[in-house]
Amino acid sequence: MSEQKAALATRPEILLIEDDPQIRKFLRVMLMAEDYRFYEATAGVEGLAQAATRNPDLVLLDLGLPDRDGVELIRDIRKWSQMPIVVISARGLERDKIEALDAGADDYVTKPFTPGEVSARIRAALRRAAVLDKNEPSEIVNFGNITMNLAARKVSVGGADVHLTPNEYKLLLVLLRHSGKVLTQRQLLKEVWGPEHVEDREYLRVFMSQLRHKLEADPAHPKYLMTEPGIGYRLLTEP
Amino acid sequence: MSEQKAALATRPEILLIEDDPQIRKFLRVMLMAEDYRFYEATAGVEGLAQAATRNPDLVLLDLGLPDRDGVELIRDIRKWSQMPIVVISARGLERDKIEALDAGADDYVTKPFTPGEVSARIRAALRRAAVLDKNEPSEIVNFGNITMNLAARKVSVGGADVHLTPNEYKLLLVLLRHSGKVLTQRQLLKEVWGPEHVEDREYLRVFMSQLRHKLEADPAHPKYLMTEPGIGYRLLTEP
DNA sequence: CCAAACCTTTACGTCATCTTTACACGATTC
DNA sequence: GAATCGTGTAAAGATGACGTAAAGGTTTGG
Repeated sequence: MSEQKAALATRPEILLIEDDPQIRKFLRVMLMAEDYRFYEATAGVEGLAQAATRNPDLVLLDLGLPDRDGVELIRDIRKWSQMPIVVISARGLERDKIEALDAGADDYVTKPFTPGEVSARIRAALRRAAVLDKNEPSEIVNFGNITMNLAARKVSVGGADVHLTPNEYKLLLVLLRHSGKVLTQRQLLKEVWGPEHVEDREYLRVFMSQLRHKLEADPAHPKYLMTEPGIGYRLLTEP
Repeated sequence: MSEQKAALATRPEILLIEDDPQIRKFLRVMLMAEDYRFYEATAGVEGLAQAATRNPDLVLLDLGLPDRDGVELIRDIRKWSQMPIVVISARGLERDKIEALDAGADDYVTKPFTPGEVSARIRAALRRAAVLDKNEPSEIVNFGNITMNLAARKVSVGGADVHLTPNEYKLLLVLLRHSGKVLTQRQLLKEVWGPEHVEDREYLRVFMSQLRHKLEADPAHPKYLMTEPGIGYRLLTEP
């Protein structure tokens, strides 16, 4: 996919954004041991500039920067790039973690951490990015008696065409792209309605209900569109 | 991998922090017999300095130091490193054990102990650390006939899907992330229910019971979800 | 400019999960 | 052995989440 370099074929390039000299040194040793190419930034603005100009394969970002909010920086990068961002943070608070991940970070490591742990996360993020770049979703998907023609944007149940509204279709598509996986309500809301509506959980209730009535034989006892109470929803494409 | 030494491939390096000359000698003999490389510190400050500069594979720490800050020392190390810390304690009081484990110790041995016992704990801790460093947070974990698919947030026993409620899953996940290690009740409560519920130990009883009934073949005689009376719980992923 | 389609919002019955309590049991202490 | 403590289990009650229908609002297209 486009600007992404062949992250795993050659030596991946990593941008390290970290202000604390000691931790920077620690991470530098780790990156060298793993044979990555990398360059460093010690502040947010500099980091953003480097990310934009040098287009690294991955960004390793410490949230506790002095000059600007790390989460803000993630959002800035996400405006124009999907490059993997692995976050390092002193604080392990759930709130911070969720904020960073919602902003678009790929993974989150809290101090204290081992070099092995950080490098494992980096490898995993690079691998995911490489897979994403290769995978094109197939044009026609079947599950049960439901057929989705992605190219034509058409859905049918047992051969009969079913009309889905734009948001209904979008929601189903997001679920399909991650079929089998639980998607949190926030993830779904962000994908379908945009980041400004991640709190509006009623939307999901209403639209999941509508989808079930259009797709499921017995909407009250769904076979495909499953609820994960307290978490979110998942699409089962095989019994 | 990284600066972490290949703890099991070569001879692991151990830092021994112990003030009592007699016990020091005893442990020294044990370490030599087991063919570890090691160096010694006789006080807390010295121990911390050595841990920082020489980066051992494991710290063997006597809590009864003269500067009397063993637990404090554990906390200091944990600020920047996950290196395994095995604690030796003269007093077998539960309070002391819990305090040390809460501070981040990996295991504890109480006097009187045999050389075999101590070296077994050391071996176990080193093995866990090696596994942690190698394993990228893998998406699928197996132990016994239990399978956890972390990406999909799915658990199955002997191939059959098992439904876990949000808190049940969270609890199991925390145990898994530290599998083999004793986790104190406070640690578990803090991770799953938040810091404001570290005293509500009934939650753990109820939820551990529920988990066992869903995962164990014989809930009354668990093979994986083990109780550590007076301390907490631990998840065994290997017999 | 109207009508249709769609989205947003509200209300309410139902259900899953969490919380709390009570009690049985084994281990430990006195 | 009696009393105490920590634990395991079941079950009741409280809480909050979910599913659904239906009533405005807004956008779109003719």
